[in-house]
Amino acid sequence: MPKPPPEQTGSPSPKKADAKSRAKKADKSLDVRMADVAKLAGVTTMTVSRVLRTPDKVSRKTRERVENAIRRTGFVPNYAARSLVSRRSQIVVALFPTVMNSVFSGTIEELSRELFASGYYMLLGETNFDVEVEERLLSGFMGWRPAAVVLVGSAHTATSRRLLESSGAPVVELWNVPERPFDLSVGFNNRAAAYEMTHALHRWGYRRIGFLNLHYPSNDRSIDRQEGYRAAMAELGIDVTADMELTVPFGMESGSNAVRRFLEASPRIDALFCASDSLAVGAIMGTLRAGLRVPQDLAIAGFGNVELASTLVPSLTTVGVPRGEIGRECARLIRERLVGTYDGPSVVDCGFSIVRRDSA
Amino acid sequence: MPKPPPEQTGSPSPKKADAKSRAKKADKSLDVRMADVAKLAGVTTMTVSRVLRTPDKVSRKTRERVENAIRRTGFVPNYAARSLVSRRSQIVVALFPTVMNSVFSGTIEELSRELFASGYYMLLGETNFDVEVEERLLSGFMGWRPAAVVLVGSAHTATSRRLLESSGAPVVELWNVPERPFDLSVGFNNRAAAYEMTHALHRWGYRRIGFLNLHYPSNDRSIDRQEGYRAAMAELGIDVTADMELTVPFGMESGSNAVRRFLEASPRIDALFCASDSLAVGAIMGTLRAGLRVPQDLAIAGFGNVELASTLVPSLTTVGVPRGEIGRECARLIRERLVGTYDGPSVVDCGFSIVRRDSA
DNA sequence: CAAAGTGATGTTATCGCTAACATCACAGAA
DNA sequence: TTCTGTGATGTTAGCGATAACATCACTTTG
Repeated sequence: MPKPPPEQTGSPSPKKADAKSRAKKADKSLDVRMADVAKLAGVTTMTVSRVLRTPDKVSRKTRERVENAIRRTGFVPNYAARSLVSRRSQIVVALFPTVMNSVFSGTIEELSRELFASGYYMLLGETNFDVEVEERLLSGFMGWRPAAVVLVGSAHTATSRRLLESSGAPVVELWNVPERPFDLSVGFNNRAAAYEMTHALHRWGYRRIGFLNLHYPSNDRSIDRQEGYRAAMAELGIDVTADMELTVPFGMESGSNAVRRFLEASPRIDALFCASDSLAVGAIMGTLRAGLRVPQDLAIAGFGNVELASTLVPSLTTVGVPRGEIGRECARLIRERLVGTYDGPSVVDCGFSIVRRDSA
Repeated sequence: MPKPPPEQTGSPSPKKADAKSRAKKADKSLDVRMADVAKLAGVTTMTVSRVLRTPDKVSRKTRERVENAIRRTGFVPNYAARSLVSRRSQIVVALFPTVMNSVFSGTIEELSRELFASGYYMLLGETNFDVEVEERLLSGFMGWRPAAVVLVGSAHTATSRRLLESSGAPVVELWNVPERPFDLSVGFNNRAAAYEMTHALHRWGYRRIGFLNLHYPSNDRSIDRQEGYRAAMAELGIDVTADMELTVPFGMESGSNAVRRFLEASPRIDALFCASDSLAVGAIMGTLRAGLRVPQDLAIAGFGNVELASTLVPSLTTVGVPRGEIGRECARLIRERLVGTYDGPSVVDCGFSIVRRDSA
């Protein structure tokens, strides 16, 4: 839990930047209170509060007077006060591994849009694929007494779990479909997706299919994907030798470097299935840079279906993941759970698709 | 301003999802209050508060007792209450055009990391390059009485400006270096960057240099870039004919489509400078797909230096933008301004660089 | 026509914390 | 010794909103 920001030392000597641009500080500040609006409209704060939250409980005439007063004063209700007294904040905490990946940012975008439209605000944190960081963020963010918490994956520290439990807020785990979810879950079956893609590659004529995986200690998704790959290979009766699997860090450059190792091996693999599109794009580029052709010399498949996948030359064969839908579904679950009407299953499977393009 | 979320109807009939996974709701909830900690430690809440915020004002012995009590109870202070009474929240509002672009997400990542480390929490919103959306988000977010507001660009509606003024919070505009900033600003000179890149292309031997711009009504950055391009071309004595400039929506596919128009024209341009890396990557792919070579048949330059730029084959010549640094500087300015020690200029220019690679 | 219901508004008491001031014990100075 | 300063802790009074209940003027109903 981070320390609170330091005290604001009201330094008496005028600062350069102060003099220059903070003249505005002089005027009203955003401190119109509900009481001011109420006085202007000739009612009590309770009536103003009702106009804002349950307008149909206020008579038309009064409502209009109050709305006018709100407009004239530029009043914006203080959410801190609202959260405090109502004992539930409008904040949803969302912790993602990274925002620098359009796979996640697509979900983030939809999620934040939907939440905002429903009157919630999203506090975003980045875990860097590290459950320890997740715990640290969580213990800070819980100070807002969030209305709900959104996480990616099912791997969390014991402390995180305790915090989540004790908060009583709905918790949505994204991006996979766990057997025994912590609370709610929205995602797709990573194992099945990898299994299907492996089979598809085989169907398209590839035999020595390699697998390039992401290495992160607490990433259950990549473990699932590896399992799916291995299961399919076993079923197909193809031996997965040591030089057919590799585990590397995240990023395109990482994929580009990794593919060289596969290209040098012999007998060479004829297809490489990468656990993320970033790796796959890197792998394609690495292959081209080595003077080889994709897919003729090496076929490559990815996972995620990022925007680039369809634009790239050669375009990328990949697993399509419903990232926008995951965000929207997540927002819907939260909304419904919070108003108490949610009655569906705790795990929502949004499915996936095999998108065949030029690279395999 | 969005309506607050609807009331929580305490439905008495047990729900499916409830029974299944909300048993935990039964236990404590996160409602250890400071008073509980205080009682356990045998002090008043004031002492607990001091241990949390100004530990050196508490004797060692007491402090240890209190810290123990905090640990044992799992107490997490309620930030809503804290904000309310201290009249300044630990929330920083940040509105970005989109998170789906690694140019911005790099800044977002650094910004949120730095802010969290300093005890602030970042509320993220997406404006979609639209000042009206920005205004709507802003008027909602101001309810948190943010400690600071971060925006991209200098174009804002009158209502937004009024809101910002009246909040009294520091406002940081990112991504350009305005003549007359609203308050603070961190970025680089878009006009100069485009100017330099145009000159660089000329220096590298290209003559008929086209310009592919982003079209968004309220995007001052793209206007600056266009000006820089035109100024350089004028200086170089090269006529910019109508078929050398194009303005298109955001995205790779958009760039890929746009480049076809340039390729069909005759006489053809020999270089295309794109106002964003997304457009440039799209343009490269479009060119390759048309069976032409980059840079032999058409050289292409971008703007942003995203991760992909260096991995791509051919790698992308582009304007390097210090996105991480912008985020860090922004956090620093906010921090220093809030503790009252900031004394620097209101505009911080982080510079840019011309990154030459294979595409031009 | 009295009793009970209904809709619109007001009153009161917090929510959990912290600012500002008050208190108290004890140290060193006069 | 008495005074005063200093450091550690406590007391009091809200911050700005809302929940829960109270009130009051009108209907409606038997």
